[in-house]
Formats: sequence, C-alpha cells, structure tokens
Amino acid sequence: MEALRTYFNQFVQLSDAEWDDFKACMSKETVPKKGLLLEEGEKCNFIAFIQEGAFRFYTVKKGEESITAFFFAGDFVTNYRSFLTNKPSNHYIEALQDAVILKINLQQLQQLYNKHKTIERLGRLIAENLYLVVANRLDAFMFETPTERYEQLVKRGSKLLSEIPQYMVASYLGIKPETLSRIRARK
Amino acid sequence: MEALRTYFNQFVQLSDAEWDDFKACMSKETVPKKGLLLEEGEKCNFIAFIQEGAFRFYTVKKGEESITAFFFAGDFVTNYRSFLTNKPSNHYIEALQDAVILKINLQQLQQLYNKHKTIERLGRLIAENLYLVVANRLDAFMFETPTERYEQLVKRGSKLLSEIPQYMVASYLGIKPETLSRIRARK
DNA sequence: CGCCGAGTTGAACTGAATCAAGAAACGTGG
DNA sequence: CCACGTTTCTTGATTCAGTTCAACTCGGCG
Repeated sequence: MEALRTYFNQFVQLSDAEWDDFKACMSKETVPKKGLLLEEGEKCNFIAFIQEGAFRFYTVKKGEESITAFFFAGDFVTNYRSFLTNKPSNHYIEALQDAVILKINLQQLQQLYNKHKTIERLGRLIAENLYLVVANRLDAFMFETPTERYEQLVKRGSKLLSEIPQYMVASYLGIKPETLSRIRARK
Repeated sequence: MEALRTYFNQFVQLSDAEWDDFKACMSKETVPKKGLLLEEGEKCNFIAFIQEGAFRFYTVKKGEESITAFFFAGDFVTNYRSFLTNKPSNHYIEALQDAVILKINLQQLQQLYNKHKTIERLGRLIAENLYLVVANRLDAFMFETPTERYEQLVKRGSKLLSEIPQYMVASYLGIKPETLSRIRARK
C-alpha cells in the first residue's frame, strides 16, 4: 500500500485524510497467471495498481493478437480509453504471472474527485502523464523503423528484453517474430 | 469569445466568476499566413484557442517536414507535450491562413487551477480528451494500412480533403505524395 | 506567354510479411 | 532425471506495399 502512496507522491502530496479516503476505496484482488483482468466487449470500470505480477494489454485484429502494452508491479493497469469513454473494451488484459492488484472503480474515483481538490489534480496529472506516454509511442511508430524501435529498447535497457518472450516483444514493436529474430541476428 | 465558452461547456459548467477569471487571462493575437506560432527549440508555454484561421503542426526529421496535426477555428492549438513537460518543442506550428487566436500561458493557467476546482477539473477533462485523440491516432498507425487511413478520412468526410493540399494530407497520413496519388487513382 | 508548384505516372528498389521447414528451449509426466 | 511433445526461435525463398527517382502534365498567376 505504501508503494501506491509513493507513486502518488511523484504527482501531489495527499493529506492523511485524502489518503485515508483513497485507501478505503481500494480493494485487493488476485489474478492467476493467464487470468483475464478484462475481456474484449466488457466495459473497463476500474483502474488497478499492481502490487505483484505483470500484465499484457492486447487486442485481436484479423485473427491475430497484437500487444499494445505491458504493465508491471508499481504500474497502473486499466483500459484507460474504455474507462474514460465508458465504451466496451477492444483489448484484453491478461496476467503474465500470478498477480495481486488494488482496484478502484469509476464511481468511487468520481466521488473522490468531487470530494478532494487534490485528488482531482492527481487525476489531471495522471491523465497528462498518460498523454505523454501514448504520444511518445505514436512518435516511435511514425518516425522510427522497427529496427530503430528495437534499438531504443536495447538502449533503454528495457525490462521487456529480459522478462518477456521474444514473440511478444515483436508484437509490441509492431513486427512479426521472424523479423525481430532477423534484426537481432544482424550485427 | 462565446465560442470558447461553448467549447468548455462540453466539459464543465463554469460559473460566471470562473469564466470572468478565465477571460481575464486570455489575450488576443493575430498570426499572418505562413507565420510561426511556435518554432522548434522554443518552449511552448501557451495554449491558444483558434477564433479564425488554421494551423499545421509539423516536425522536421531527416530533412523532411512531417505533419502531425491540423488545427482549425474552434480547436485548441499548442504543443501539448512541450507545454506539459516544459521542454523545447521539436515541432513547428505554422498558420495556413491569417489567424486570430486567444492565448493563455502556463503560469496563468496554473493560477486558475489553484483558484478554481472546476477549472482544475476542466484541465483534467481536456487532458483525458487529448489522450483519446492520440490513442486513436496511434491505433490508426499501428493497425491500419495507409490506404485504410485514407479511406477513414473519406468516410468521415474530413475537412482535410477539401481544405488542405494533397501533399500535406499525404504527410499527415505518413506516406509520400506519390503514394497518396496512387491510392486515389485505384478504385 | 512562360514559369512554377502540385499532382500524376512509370520503373526499379527495399524492408517487412508470408510461407515453410528446421533447431533449440521448456516443462511435464513417467 | 530423462524422454517426449509443445512452444519458441531461427533461417531461407518469395511476395508485396510503399519508396525512390525521374519524367511529364496540368493549372494558376506573374
């Protein structure tokens, strides 16, 4: 639970009263490896903080799984688009290992937004932050070749390279496993 | 000015006091056709509401202009990334026609955030909204071919097709002018 | 009338996808 | 702890969509 408060502290300083209200809304859940936290077609009405485990966020297009993101302990996991628009998700969220999460749902969060200005601000800062994350990913897809995207992972020493099977990394990079294998083979 | 209030009303209902404070921060500016509202290397410390005119948002990579977005009357225009991170912009913002805008700067906006909870909320809702916009564009680049992206423009009856020269539309779609010409030729 | 930028068309090139086959790694049960 | 079967990764040959380079057309505007 302290990990979550630490996470928030990057953004705003919550008072004890605010934090207590927040904590009261979080409910702990476990998800077994390969379990689905969210299925296509469901509305995502929660945001979850990952205490343990990891998830992949993927969609199925033309019969093929395409991975959009990975989430690890200390991250939030949600289908933010479905959460914000209240429309059905076109993505699945699957646990890659047994996981423990703290969930808060949309209604509870909205009440917290109404009650506490600082939490409203936290919501803004997190939204702004997520904007930056997708904007960077969009840049990577618009301006970089698959090879360059892979090299970025290497340069940043990304977790993905050590913790995620190569065919999933390929999917995340937007290429076929064969292609990633060849990129790695050269040089 | 009323157009701006109408725009905000999609998100929240501002009281007269809040709106007056907001208005007091906006300053009117004009930008001539081909004028730059923002240059590469500058920090973008403003958000501007477009009263008249249109802008293109582009970056130069490997000696080539690549257009990321177009903005029209009734839209906000800013380099949101630079605005949020306070880092230099890697994009230019250029007026496509003579334009009139209402500008507010970062410091003023932060004061408004501090002073009015509803404006803080407005900030959150706008950030969430921009998240959805880039997320959709990312989807288009990850899952659609250039042809499909072009067909989306046609299907949505996009302004771009009537108001923007074809070579700029091509750039926005992430392809060469020759390729867009060929896409249009088939069928 | 002639120029110039925008748009079109053609031919050759390139990087990733596809299809196919094989090698390596993994884990599960005997 | 080994053997087997499945999954993951690699390698090769071919195809394909978009790029590149180049030439040419069109339309507006001086």
